Amino acid sequence: MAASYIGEFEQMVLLAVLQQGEEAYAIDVRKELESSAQRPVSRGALYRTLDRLEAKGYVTWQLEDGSPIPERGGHPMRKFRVTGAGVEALRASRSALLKLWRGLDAVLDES
Amino acid sequence: MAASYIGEFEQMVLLAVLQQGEEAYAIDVRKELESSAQRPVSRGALYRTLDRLEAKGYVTWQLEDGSPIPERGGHPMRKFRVTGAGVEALRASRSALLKLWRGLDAVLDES
DNA sequence: CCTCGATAGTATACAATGTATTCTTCGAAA
DNA sequence: TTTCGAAGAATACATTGTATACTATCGAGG
Repeated sequence: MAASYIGEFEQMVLLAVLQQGEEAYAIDVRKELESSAQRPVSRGALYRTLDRLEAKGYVTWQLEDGSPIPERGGHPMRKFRVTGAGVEALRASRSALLKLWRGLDAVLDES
Repeated sequence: MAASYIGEFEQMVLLAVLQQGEEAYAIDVRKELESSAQRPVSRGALYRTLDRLEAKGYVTWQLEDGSPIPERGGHPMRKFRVTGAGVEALRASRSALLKLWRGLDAVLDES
């Protein structure tokens, strides 16, 4: 059964995919994460998480609709896309955080 | 060694403690969470998380500075307080989320 | 007194998530 | 054809999330 819970890293990965536009390559997602979250992200961690998000129905992917362009490596690249359910999950956790942050700006704003 | 990682639930618990003012009772934290995050929180889950936050140095607590007031139960109540490190951790994850949300309002705002 | 129920917290156990390291492949450069 | 780099998969284990069951103490009834 799909848990309704969404972890912190899963959340960030989903957001990073959205940031890339309609579709995103794992590598770009990784760059986005490292830049926004200021922490290293190993490829393994990222792919594991993407797989779990797929299992929950929060992302889908398809192979680069390749033409005869030679893929840049042994495996063809995958293009990820966030599903409606994924967006829904993001809305829910954002809503909760916004409520919890309310009134704490003085404490939480980085000066 | 203290992991620098802070989970989603830990984050919400910290915020809920702050919402109660200087000091918070576990029971009130629980109510705050259930109301803001729209999900049930068992006592076990909450105390477990508070203990872990304490181990990381993100919260401290002390017993109700009791006078002869009879505690309302078998155990005296604990008053929790978020430490400076805890606030710092919250700032970091908030900062990351704000960056990742940037530009996605159209998608994420609940209409 | 002694039992019962409610309350605050603890202990235990297990599921889900987070993360790094180690393979596999396959094209391209040497 | 050998080596190297890239994209991804597999494996393994640490950390978090969460529920259920257990303790201990106070007050009310009897």
